[in-house]
Amino acid sequence: MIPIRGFNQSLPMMLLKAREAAMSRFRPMLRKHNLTEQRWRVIRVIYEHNHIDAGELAEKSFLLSPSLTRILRYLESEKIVLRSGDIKDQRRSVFRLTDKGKEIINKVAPETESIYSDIERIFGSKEFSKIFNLLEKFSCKVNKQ
Amino acid sequence: MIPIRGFNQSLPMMLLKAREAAMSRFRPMLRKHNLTEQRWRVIRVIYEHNHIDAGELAEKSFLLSPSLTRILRYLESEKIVLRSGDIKDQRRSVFRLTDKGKEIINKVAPETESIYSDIERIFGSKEFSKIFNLLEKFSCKVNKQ
DNA sequence: CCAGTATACTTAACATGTTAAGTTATTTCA
DNA sequence: TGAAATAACTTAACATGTTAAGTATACTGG
Repeated sequence: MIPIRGFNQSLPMMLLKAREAAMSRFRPMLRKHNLTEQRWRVIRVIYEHNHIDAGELAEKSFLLSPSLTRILRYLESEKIVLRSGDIKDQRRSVFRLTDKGKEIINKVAPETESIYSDIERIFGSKEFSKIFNLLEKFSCKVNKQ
Repeated sequence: MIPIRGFNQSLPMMLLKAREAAMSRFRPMLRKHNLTEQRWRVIRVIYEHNHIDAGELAEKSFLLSPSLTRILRYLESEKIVLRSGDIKDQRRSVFRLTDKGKEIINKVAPETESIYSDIERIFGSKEFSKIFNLLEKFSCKVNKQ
């Protein structure tokens, strides 16, 4: 009967729970706008960059390319983003927001900010920045390669 | 042109990255044993409890019941877990590990502990317990209801 | 005792996660 | 220059996440 580290002592589990605690506050709102967390990430990143190719988009939105392919297909079909080919490198696709995409930003961004503020207030902004810095260090150090 | 909180300042993103940094160290090992992260969570929880019903299993393994249903179907088909009905309440199913399931524990648990120790050493055990405590607080406070 | 409600799953449907393999366009370098 | 290696996706296949609806059993109040 091997003793196993209990789940309450597993850091990956704690990270999952913390993330779920936060995301459960965003999801219902996003859902009202027909957005998933991932779709919203993609829209945000395109907005921040104005135009961006799929590779960089995957990196910045922290999505694997097969997921991104599907999400972009959806966002294109809904005319939220526009795809155009890169002239210099025909392998690349470049994406930008349509007017509809920009409208979504205008509607959704304030709501996410408000929820974000709630979380910061509930947890305490001092603790908030502490956990933030620790998480950053953790990602840097623990990441392989 | 609304200014949006950058991704580098988004706590949910930081939590995701930190978790990914950790999990990328476990996944290749689990894969060699034909396990996913979630299958391993389920096996661990059943082991800890000896026998457990699906409801409690979902809670402890932090899986939604539709996912759990599918995972248990797989683990049953591989004869890693055994399902039996609860006599007092015919709605419930009770699960326990088979000998094959226990063998998996014996093989995999030491490997996960070793990876876990690596992470703790790389990050520093002092920082480790700090982040741990902060995450716990965060989950408690931010969780709705 | 029984109609109404609640509980414990299971199914369904769609979206994303994960790995491997495929396709087309660019680079590299012999 | 042209075959081989790379790069930038896309497809495929299977697993899980997420919400809503379905099914069977247990409970509860009148």
